[in-house]
Amino acid sequence: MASVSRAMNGGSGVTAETSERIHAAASRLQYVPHAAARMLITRRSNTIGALLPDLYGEFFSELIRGIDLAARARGFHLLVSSSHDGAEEAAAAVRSMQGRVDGLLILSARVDAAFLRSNLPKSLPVVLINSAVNSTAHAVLNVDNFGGASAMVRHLLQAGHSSVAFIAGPKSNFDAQQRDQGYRTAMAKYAPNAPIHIVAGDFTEESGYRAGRELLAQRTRPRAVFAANDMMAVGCLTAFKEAGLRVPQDIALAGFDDIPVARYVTPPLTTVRIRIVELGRIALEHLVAQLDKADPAPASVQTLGCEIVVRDSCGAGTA
Amino acid sequence: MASVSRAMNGGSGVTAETSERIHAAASRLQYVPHAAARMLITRRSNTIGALLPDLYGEFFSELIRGIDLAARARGFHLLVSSSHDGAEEAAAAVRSMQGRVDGLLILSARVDAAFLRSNLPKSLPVVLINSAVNSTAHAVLNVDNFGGASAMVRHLLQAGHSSVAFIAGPKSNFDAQQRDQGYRTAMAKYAPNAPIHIVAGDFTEESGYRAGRELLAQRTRPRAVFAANDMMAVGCLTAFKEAGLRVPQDIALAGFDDIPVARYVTPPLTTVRIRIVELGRIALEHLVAQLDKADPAPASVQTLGCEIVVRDSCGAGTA
DNA sequence: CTGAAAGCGCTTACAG
DNA sequence: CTGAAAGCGCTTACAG
Repeated sequence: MASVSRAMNGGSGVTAETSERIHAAASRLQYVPHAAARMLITRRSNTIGALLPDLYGEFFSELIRGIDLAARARGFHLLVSSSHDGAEEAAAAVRSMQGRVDGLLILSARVDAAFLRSNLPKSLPVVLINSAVNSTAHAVLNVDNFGGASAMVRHLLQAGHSSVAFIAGPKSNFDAQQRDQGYRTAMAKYAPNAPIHIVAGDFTEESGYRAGRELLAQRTRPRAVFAANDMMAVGCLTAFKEAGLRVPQDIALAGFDDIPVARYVTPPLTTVRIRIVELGRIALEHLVAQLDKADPAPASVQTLGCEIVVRDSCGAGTA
Repeated sequence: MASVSRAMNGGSGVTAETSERIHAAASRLQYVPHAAARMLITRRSNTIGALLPDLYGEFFSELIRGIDLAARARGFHLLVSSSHDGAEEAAAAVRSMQGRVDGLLILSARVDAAFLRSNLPKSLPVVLINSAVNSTAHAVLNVDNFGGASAMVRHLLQAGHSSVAFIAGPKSNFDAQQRDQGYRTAMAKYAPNAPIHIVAGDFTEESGYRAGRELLAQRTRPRAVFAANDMMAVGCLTAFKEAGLRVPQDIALAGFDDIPVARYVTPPLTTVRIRIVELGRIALEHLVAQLDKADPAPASVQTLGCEIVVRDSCGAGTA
């Protein structure tokens, strides 16, 4: 009967007494309205989908935690979908989420403007995280990779390290590209006479190790090394230690992300902190804001700032 | 029309040609069957719910990754719900998942037999992970905490460390209790004359640090320390280093879990490895197996084995 | 305030 | 093989 529905959904249009009786009966019978039927009629699932490239590693773990906390606070369920090897797999995931979610949070290198156009119904609100997509149709939330990287280079230079080498991330990765730009720009600005010195990497610890060995094999060794993420810095550190170098006395080292492990290596790693939990929270709140208003969301681009965390690995050790 | 439904769902009872036409039209129109309507009529959501205490830390991150990979492989969506401060919050989460999921994976200290009885409809398949619940009504998947802990104690003793102290986990935690039992039992068996030496901890790094300091302040210092998880071992290691002790020369140290950070500390940590991804995968597959058969699942208890990983921190360094 | 009725978009016997 | 019809369990105008 209709009154049951009214009572269960806040009770406007029902006597307080009726509402009470209904709630009493409901809890006695452990009655819970059938979610699917409600979704069908209201066209709302109260569920947010999160599309991630992988769940592996501390970055994603923290991100999803931030999303989850914010979703719970706002009464939304969280449907996760990760581990997409390729674009078709991501497309299938997006398709299969249709009708199950009210909006989508997407963090994926596979997802570009064309992907969105052909796989997303115009009506589904989306927030892209760390995306190069510059569409006017979608909200984008980025990390200030450029600013964080240049600030770190500047810090290293001002700490007295006259030359700074950079271990780059994957060429196709948007974050990696921006960090690379930050390095180049800051070098040009603050150490115009020092060489741009870049070795390749792919964000894995293993590639950081190889990069470290490569740096040591070259004729001129830099005074400081800035890895485009912490995992590569950790790998590089291993290479330096194996070679008998002391960090930071012989060579300084810095990373990017401030994942938990950065604090545990010896020496603890100077790095650029991303407030990952907050990144997730803000992304979710942007998305929820879109759901509440009917008009098509004004495509906004927000950038979350980073901060430098100074630890022992760069020789200016405070923390 | 009915043929559309038949074609979209595998095509039995439709001409190949009809089916083809329908699929062509569907993909041209980007048609996707409405999930809610299908859920309503089929009583299947093809979604698994995962109830976790938190998403924080490497253990949960790996666990959820294992669940996700297995769910994807079997065509299930994954709805996560975590960060429950108390039993009521967990109860609300379970209730709100009703009708949205076909089954539930639960890892939570708050969830005991009474909780399950009053919050779960008998018809909802459940697999409990690392749970003390010994109900005959639910499948349980545990880690061999007892076996892993006793094996580690035995290893330390046989490596020549005549006395082994234990840093315990939270008293109310099931895993912690079993690891404690493993320590006591192995000590009684392999070193009947050595004292049982236990200091309190709560699985946090901070508590491990405090436990380390406490151990050093006592009159007799053990030859080896076994922490009930890796994070406490990491904290304890910090305390030892601060006190100028060399690990493993002055004192050996071991942990439990083999979270990634265990490899990154100096010296790398000897520990008991749980294959966390596999734990998640197996749990999901148990659950899916229950969904497929109509009869109420035979309550099974499966235990996943652990293995010892020897690294430098215990002085028998191989890896 | 309350209940009868329609309808959300599917799937599945049922009849043709 | 194919389509018309009923029904899954809700919510929401609509009438009383």
